[in-house]
Amino acid sequence: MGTVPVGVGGVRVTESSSASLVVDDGERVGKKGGVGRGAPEAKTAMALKNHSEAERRRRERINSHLATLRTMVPCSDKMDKAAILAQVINHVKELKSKAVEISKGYNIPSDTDEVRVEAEANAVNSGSFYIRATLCCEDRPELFAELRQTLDTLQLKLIRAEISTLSGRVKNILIMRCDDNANDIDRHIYTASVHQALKSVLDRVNSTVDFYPRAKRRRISMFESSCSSS
Amino acid sequence: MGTVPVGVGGVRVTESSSASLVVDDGERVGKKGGVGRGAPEAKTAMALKNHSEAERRRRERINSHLATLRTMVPCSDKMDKAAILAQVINHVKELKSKAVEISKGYNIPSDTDEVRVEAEANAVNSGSFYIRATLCCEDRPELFAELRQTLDTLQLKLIRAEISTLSGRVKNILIMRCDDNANDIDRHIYTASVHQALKSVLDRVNSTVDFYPRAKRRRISMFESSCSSS
DNA sequence: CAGCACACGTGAGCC
DNA sequence: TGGCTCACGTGTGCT
Repeated sequence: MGTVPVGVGGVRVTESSSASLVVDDGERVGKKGGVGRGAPEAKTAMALKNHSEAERRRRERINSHLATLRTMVPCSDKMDKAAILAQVINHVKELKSKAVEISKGYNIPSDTDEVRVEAEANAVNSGSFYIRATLCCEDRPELFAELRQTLDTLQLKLIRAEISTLSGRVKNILIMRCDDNANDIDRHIYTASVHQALKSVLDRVNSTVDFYPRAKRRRISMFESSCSSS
Repeated sequence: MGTVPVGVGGVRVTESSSASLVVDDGERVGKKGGVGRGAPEAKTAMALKNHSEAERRRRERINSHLATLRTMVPCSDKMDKAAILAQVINHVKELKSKAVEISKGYNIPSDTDEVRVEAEANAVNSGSFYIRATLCCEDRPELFAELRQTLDTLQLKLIRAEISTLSGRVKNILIMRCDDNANDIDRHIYTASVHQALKSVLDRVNSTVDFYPRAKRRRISMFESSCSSS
């Protein structure tokens, strides 16, 4: 047969506007019964078949992903599609909130880049003072060496470093001492240049990180659900 | 053919294969114009209309959840449905692996209940020995008091407790001393009774936890993706 | 049979 | 043009 077995398929009319019911410009109606010029019919029939098969594959892709999600999310046996998706949404939210909760109190690298430099409040009032710097970015093996080198050229002595990594991200917290004779203004200038230096380190990381598989310049935070479209 | 440009609303005619185009066994064709035995036609028409509207609502539910997911997952603008779902799957996996990664080294309460009791290996070879007990379950305000009371009746002295909570779950790690004169057999018996006592505490928690909103006796682990069907 | 959920084939529109 | 996605209305089966 031409097309599908078409159960009840026949003509369907949804009530509505008006007219148009009878239009049929004659040629399209051919179907298999008609003779007409044989070629085009077979073609459109094939096209239609391809179409429905493609659509079928598409549906299978979507449904297989849905099936996967069903297994990943709190046991949802016999839930309809919408319920599964709702459950997935809640699950993702819960995972995120757990992540942020765990991170409280620990210095866990976040998913957003961060450069922070601050002069320590309790700096001794002598020729030297302390700076606390934070750099959070994609992890790279040579990053810490590069960081030390950068700080060396700024004549900063690394006192203590707290480094944590998570899923390819790294967060460095660096306590450093500057031994220059420095008045208040110098300290601000110093702080600013340290900030700038770290920012350029970050930029270098972000310009080369594309060579690595997990390259995602802009990633969504575990904590935020912002989605900058544009 | 009939299918005028008509956006969505208007008359829709699905070309049928053979037959049915012209068949119309009279009664079925009625439309609104027909008189005949008016009732059944209008009824099925209404049913059909309801059906398609319900289906539309269903689609809207699913699609709105999909839209929500799109905003929660790493920026997926202009991805098709299947791609969004695939992305969600990866995102959930990543969140889970991050969670398990973070938890390494810390005593974070897991999503599965746990009772563990062990005699400390480095127990002094005297009349007293140490027991390390772990209880992980849903959190309840009075849990710790109840725990202490339970241990008191077992004549266990609490030496140290490490308690961590996360998203309504709690994990207690208790180091306790038993001052009874005890040979090896007594220790095993003791350990077993402590285990049993803690299990009954857990059972009590699980039997009353339903009064609390976040009651979920069986929850899927952040770490495991097992889904016991049945 | 109403109500619901799903799979299907198809028309429209977009590269 | 053909391949693709999406929304739609509908057939079907389950409760």
